[in-house]
Amino acid sequence: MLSRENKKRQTRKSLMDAALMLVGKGDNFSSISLREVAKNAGVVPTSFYRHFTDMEELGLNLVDELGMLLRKLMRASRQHDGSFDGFIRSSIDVYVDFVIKHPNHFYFMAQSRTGGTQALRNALRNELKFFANELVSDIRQSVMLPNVGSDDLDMISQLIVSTFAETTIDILDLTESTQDYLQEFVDRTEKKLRLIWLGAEAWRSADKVV
Amino acid sequence: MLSRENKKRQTRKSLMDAALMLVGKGDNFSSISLREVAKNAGVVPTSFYRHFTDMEELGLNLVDELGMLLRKLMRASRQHDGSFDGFIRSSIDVYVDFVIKHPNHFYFMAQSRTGGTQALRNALRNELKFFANELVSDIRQSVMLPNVGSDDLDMISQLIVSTFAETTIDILDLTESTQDYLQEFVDRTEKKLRLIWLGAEAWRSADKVV
DNA sequence: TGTACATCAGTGAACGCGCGTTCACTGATGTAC
DNA sequence: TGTACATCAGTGAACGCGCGTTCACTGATGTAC
Repeated sequence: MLSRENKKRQTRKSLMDAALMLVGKGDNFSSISLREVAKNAGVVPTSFYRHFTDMEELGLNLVDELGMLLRKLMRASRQHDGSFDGFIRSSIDVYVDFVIKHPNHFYFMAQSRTGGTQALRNALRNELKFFANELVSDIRQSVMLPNVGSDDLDMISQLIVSTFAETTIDILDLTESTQDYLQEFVDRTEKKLRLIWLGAEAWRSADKVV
Repeated sequence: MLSRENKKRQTRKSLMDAALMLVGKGDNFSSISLREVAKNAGVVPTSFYRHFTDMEELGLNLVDELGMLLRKLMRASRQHDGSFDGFIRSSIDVYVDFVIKHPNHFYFMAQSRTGGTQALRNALRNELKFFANELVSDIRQSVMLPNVGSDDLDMISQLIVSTFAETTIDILDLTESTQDYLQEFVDRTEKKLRLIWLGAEAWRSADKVV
């Protein structure tokens, strides 16, 4: 027998999973109804209110869940061989694997980052900002780019993170296609990141601050 | 007196404008109702069907309209001073001006590119691909990057275009904020593009094809 | 130019449906003694 | 351990509302002669 508290947590999870499932099915989060979510969670619509005040609050909780996934992703990305080329290649592979393994969360991220409510957009922006900051300290620790100032390192990390973020919807769409264009796409993304890295190595800021 | 045909075209425009207005107001295109669009266009809901079979078809027509805007944008971007630094700076300024001048179209682009139906996403992908191809021939004509092969020039143009596309929702959100973080953001975007350009100049493909 | 008819963009009533939200409720789980 | 009461996650009926879509219509514009 589950405790009351555990059962509640479980229902809450079912509601969030139901919403994600509908997003993965092709619906836009912003047009998913509370009733549909409740139905797919196997619960009566009024139960929804025991867990969230409305769909936006559920969405913000999905952002938190996504944040935890991104932290796991970060940890996985760090297991590379030290060279930057190896870093790039393995980062992309890890990212693609992650997106494919959690398609619903990443559909949600891709669509809500530009199409969610103001609050959702901001929450997702913060997650990606956090991610970029982690990347900054990774690069610092690796002693790569020793001549780049803090502000510029921020800028470079943001560029890298947003280049990854950009690929998300393409990865998901390519996964659904029958043909295997995905490998081609991954190779091209690798080139883009190598090019950015070349730029970063050549970079000298006008107003350098270390 | 307007001809019947002209009146029809005008109503059609009203419907598309009403949808865009609702998008600009903060609604997601995917959750806007046909009835709301008709109401805002000053027309009875059933009239909608004289022009579009459903909201998706209206959306696809908005993509076409956006495509025309992007072509105007491209023409405007070409009026630069020849140096690449000048090109970058003026491109960004022109882009920002354009987004601010047509916020509703660009909200629509930003949100539907990742959150629209499959058909809408594909239509928008094609518009951006076209844009990137135009950029390729601009770079070719300018005789910049003479050592970069065709495939790689495609890749570089895509990277540049998607870096612009990424900025869209931020430009729009920053425009709505009272404080002026926009200039800061534009400066940072300029740096990102200069860095990409440095990378492009340093780029040597493993499998170069000219 | 005038008349008679055809076209068709826009109308308005009607439909069944799913929506978000309210409310009083039930009955299993938790707590106090 | 057993009993009596409190808590509260989930229920089910009900509400008014906006939805997409159908249908027969109207009346101004267009066309043929």
